[in-house]
Amino acid sequence: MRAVTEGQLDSAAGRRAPVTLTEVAARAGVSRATAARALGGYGSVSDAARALVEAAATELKYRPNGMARSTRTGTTSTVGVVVADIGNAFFARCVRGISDAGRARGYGVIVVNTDENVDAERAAVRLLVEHRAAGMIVAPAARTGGSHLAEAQTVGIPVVLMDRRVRGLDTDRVAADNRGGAKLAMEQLIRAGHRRIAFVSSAAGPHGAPPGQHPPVDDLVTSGGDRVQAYLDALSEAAVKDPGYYLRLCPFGEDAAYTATTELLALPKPPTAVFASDSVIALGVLRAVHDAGASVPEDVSVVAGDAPAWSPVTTPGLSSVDQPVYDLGHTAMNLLLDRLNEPDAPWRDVVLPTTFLSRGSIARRARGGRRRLIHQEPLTIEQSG
Amino acid sequence: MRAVTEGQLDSAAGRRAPVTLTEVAARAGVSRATAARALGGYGSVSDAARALVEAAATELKYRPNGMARSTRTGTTSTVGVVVADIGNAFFARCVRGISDAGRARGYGVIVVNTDENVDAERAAVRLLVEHRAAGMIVAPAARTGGSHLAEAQTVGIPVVLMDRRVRGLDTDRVAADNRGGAKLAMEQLIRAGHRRIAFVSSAAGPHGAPPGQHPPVDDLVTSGGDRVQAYLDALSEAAVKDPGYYLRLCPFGEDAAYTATTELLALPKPPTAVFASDSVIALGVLRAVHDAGASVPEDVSVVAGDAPAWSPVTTPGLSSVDQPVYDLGHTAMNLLLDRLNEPDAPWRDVVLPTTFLSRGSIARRARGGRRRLIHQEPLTIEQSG
DNA sequence: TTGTATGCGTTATCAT
DNA sequence: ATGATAACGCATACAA
Repeated sequence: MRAVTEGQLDSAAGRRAPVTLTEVAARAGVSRATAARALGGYGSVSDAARALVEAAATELKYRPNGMARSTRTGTTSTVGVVVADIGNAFFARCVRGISDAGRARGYGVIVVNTDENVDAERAAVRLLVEHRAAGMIVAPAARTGGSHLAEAQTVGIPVVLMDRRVRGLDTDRVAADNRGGAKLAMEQLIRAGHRRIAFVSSAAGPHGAPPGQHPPVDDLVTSGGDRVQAYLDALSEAAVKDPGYYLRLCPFGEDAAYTATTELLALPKPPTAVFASDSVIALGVLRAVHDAGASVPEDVSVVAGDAPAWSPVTTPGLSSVDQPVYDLGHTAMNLLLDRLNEPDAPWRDVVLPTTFLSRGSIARRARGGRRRLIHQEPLTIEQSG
Repeated sequence: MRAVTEGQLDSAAGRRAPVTLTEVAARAGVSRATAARALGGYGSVSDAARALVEAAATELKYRPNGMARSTRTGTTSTVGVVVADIGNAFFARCVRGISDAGRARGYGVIVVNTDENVDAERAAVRLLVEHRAAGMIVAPAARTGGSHLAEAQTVGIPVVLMDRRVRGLDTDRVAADNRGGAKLAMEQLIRAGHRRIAFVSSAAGPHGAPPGQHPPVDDLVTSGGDRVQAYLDALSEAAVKDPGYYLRLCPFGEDAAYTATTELLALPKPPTAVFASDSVIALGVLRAVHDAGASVPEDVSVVAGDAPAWSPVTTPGLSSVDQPVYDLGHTAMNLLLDRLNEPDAPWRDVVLPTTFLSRGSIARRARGGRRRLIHQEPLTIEQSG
């Protein structure tokens, strides 16, 4: 049991095959069964035998083969996480919540990207099924066509939907109150006198939708669709004619949002406010506004449907709907692990409240066309449902 | 082969046990061996038999059991990724690069968080060893004490270090040219007349280091340590006396950076510029500057050692060292997979170039104490070695 | 308490 | 080309 030399770690020792339970048993002079019991902590083992086995195990640096164990038990203690883009701060933070909740209960996380592509999602689910993941948490890429998810469930791998919904699929689910949050944001804008309010979202899939057309809101990825719905409802309620006029559903990514916003600002009657569906969109919107030589909020007010970490450091601060992103993941994992314990419990649909963080990016819009800043105070908070 | 009803997916079908190869063979009326050959694409199988087997497989929705396969083959096609915080945009983007590179070559990714905690890292590595991961990519939490990593290598699981280094450990490695990037940033500041330049970093571990003391730079997590080194070197070269005076090594997280910056600004002779080691730090720095009633860059210039996605939307834009973050992960995965193919190839140490993105957050500092803005132009780029 | 023996689902070898 | 059979490492029912 010599200490590892600090100067040079013992990686020159060469590759040796992993130690197996059989070797440990042999070293300890007991049978495999006894060794297994001693290390697995089940059945009954004499203290003497246990000591021998444990000594042998540590001495040989025994590491149980999780794969072999899983073959035998039929399941693993890893859960799959299927998201559109782990590089996106939103999902990254979700995954952190998932990971933390999982670790606390002894589960690891295997992450798969779909890039908002349903085929990739199918492949991801297949991969996870083949891995015999204990369950999976999915932010589905599409509102429909969830047969692969249903299939996973039928082979005993429970699915929890996160942030989004799939039509006709019975699962546990967790999402933020996107509709309520968007409603709060719209109320702020309308109360501040805005009527020409644009909405930029990438919820429409990689190809976007032609501007000016009423899109099939019900088919949008849920989190985005809910926000769009709240947006349209709010406009209708404010008696705005042609509520879809300033709605832009563009492909995913910051650049598409940039383009859409640039076009919006070039309109004969440009919007006086822009609602960015999420923070990636917001980045594109803000860049576009800036590059168009306009400023926030004097020329155009901006709100975001998700509060990025950087919302305090823009000038002015970005007013946004704050979702409990970490909790989204945390809750998803807990829903999943609960389901593993009680496979037949009724489905649960958890909606986490959102808050509206009012910073400086909304200007009051006077009827006569003059504009005045509101919210000089650093931060106000309102909470949804 | 009925189509799944759109209205209600077939999850009410109940849980059935996963189909095994044996069942497929039986259904096809052949032996397990033949079925295995047909599905596995090896050996020789008659076209007739292959057709039968494939039909049976699709009909029964056969999904090979990856665990069983792994016990047999001794390895998996998943690689472990060990990072401090998957919720951090930097690591999230790394992981995206890793994931993409892996998928292209048929490998999945299992992510484990360490929270910058070495014990958690040890546990993570143990987990991955037990899972018989094909390899692992690690952004180590500490500069020393990498025996667990050496151990993984000796049981045949290659390790690739990403972004950081571990003393005395032979591995493949990839990192950005942090020293070169930091040097560029310092040159900008010094050329602009700054001498009282602070450096805020969380590289010192969870407890931070007392301010004003020369810390053991060599023990810092490498990426941070390299930047500190470049910082100190640049100050010395500019003949600044007591180069460590404005160096702050604080605990991890935005809040600690906020506190450290607040204290710096309250100094009798506050710094005229602050170098934020990474973008989380930068967030804290910018908030602190703002809350102190100061403005960037008139009162204090700010640069960051890593260019966040939001660097264009602060006012002014945040000048920062741009690292090829995605490529860091992409390269790490490719190094790992290459190593799997050629276990005895010489170690590779890849250093990716960094660039300096000069936006508006640096002000020229006249000798007499007057200040003038530079860089009215939107963006200039310089590249490191 | 301990050991023997068998099974998990796959891969792979060996005759046939 | 195919089938019988062993092996992977671990878990466990059953016998001792």
